[in-house]
Amino acid sequence: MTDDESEAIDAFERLGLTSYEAKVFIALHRLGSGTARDVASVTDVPRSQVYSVAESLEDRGLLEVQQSSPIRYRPVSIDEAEETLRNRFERERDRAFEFVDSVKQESTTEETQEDIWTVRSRDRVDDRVVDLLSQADEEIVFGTRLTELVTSEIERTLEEQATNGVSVTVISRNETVRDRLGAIDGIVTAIPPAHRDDDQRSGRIVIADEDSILLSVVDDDRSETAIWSAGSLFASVLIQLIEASTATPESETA
Amino acid sequence: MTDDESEAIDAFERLGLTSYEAKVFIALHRLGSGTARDVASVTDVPRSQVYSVAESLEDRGLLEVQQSSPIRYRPVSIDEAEETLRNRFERERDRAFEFVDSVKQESTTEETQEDIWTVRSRDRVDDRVVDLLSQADEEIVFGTRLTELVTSEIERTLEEQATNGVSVTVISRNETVRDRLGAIDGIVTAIPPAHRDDDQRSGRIVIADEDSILLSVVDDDRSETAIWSAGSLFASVLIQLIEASTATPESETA
DNA sequence: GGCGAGTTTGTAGGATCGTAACAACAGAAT
DNA sequence: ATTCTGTTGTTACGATCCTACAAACTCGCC
Repeated sequence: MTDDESEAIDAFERLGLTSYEAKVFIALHRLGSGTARDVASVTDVPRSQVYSVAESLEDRGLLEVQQSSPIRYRPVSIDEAEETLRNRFERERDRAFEFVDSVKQESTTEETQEDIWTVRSRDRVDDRVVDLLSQADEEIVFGTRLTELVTSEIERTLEEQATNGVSVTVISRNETVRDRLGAIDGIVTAIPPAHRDDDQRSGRIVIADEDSILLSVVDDDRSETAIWSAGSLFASVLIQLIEASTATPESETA
Repeated sequence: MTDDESEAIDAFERLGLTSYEAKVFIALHRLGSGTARDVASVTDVPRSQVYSVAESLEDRGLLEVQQSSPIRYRPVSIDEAEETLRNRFERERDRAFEFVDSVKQESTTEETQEDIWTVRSRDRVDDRVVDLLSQADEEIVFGTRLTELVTSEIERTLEEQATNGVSVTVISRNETVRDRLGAIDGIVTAIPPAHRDDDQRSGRIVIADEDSILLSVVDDDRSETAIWSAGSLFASVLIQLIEASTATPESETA
């Protein structure tokens, strides 16, 4: 069995099929159509098992049965199978979230709790960044060394907020980042002061208004972890600390 | 636990979560946020299990962790959770079907085999009906007693084919069906001859050209089962038999 | 020590995997 | 017609894996 095939089988399993079901379904697409014997001969699924597996695939709407002797099986088209699975997914998702929605705490309770949350993985940090940027009313500071951490959705959100009159500052040691975001109307760019500890593992920094912040680090293996806090005193203090340390030497009193 | 909640949990399980994961996720939405103790107190998940379950939910991107003592958990918003699950679903689906597509037999090989296939459940019969109708080049006969078996997609396909110059005849004992489809330009309607055995369990009949046919029956519990055959001699013969028996008495020679 | 938080280990039950035995049947050989 | 042989479809059963569930254990703190 090829690697590709194993991966496909794993994917089917994550979609809710058993490995036998995945194997039989794939085999029938290879064959066009076939009997239990045919299927067993090109897979490691025992022939005696093919019948019941095919039956459950029929229940899922992924294959059709020819009532003859021997019984022949025929997979539905790929398009039809994809649609069947999508319908099933959407039905389950709606059912699940409808209930969650009905019991959910309207907990947007003025995030005044002193909470710092952790987010792992790039995609989720991306989401959280966009979230925080969108919530800003007055001021945004966005910084990163790495071009790949400026997604198009982040760029779009920055542009939108700049248009809405929010003061947007982009700080980066990376010229590409500055050029790309500086080109947007209403965005001011800056270079971080040299005296700052320029840790090679720093990822992004997001400051939204005076009380929301996100900081992320990028690990050796390119994975990203972020901490964030919104509407908290803690965030305010952190922001003041950071802004003080990044202030230009001229404006410092000490 | 309410019935609604059980259903929601089942739905989450079909989406790939374990029941503990579903319960913890729902509980956190009820609470807004909370510690392992909080979660355990409103569910039947043992407190000692909450930690590992929450960890796996974090891996799935469904909640965030506050590193403090005690650890606090916070679910991501419903929208974000839905999107996360959808992305996961689409990724798995694409991965699975990409491979199937690469190995599939281009087996639309002149469907000259003498095959009769079985399809169970209304939705899948709907799909197959549209399939057959779309394949017709010259002639379509579509019949059903039941208005609910004329989906809008079927109606659209009939209209499209009529516009393309395919001869479309709709046969029904039901006036609503005749009126609805007869209103479409190019569609001829007819009433089945009274002498035909009008089985109360008949569902639909589809004839596409001279060699493709689908027949379905509706069971007592409203479930539908169809047999179909495309491009086969068998289908041709069956069609001739049916057309002979439905011919008007005047044209019969016997 | 006493308590709560968090981790780890162990066990029971269920579903899937994989093997095997069996009856029913069809065709070929006798 | 009878026997033999191979195939089909069904059923049963042990092995394996994962989840659900429980309990013991560690650690920090009062």
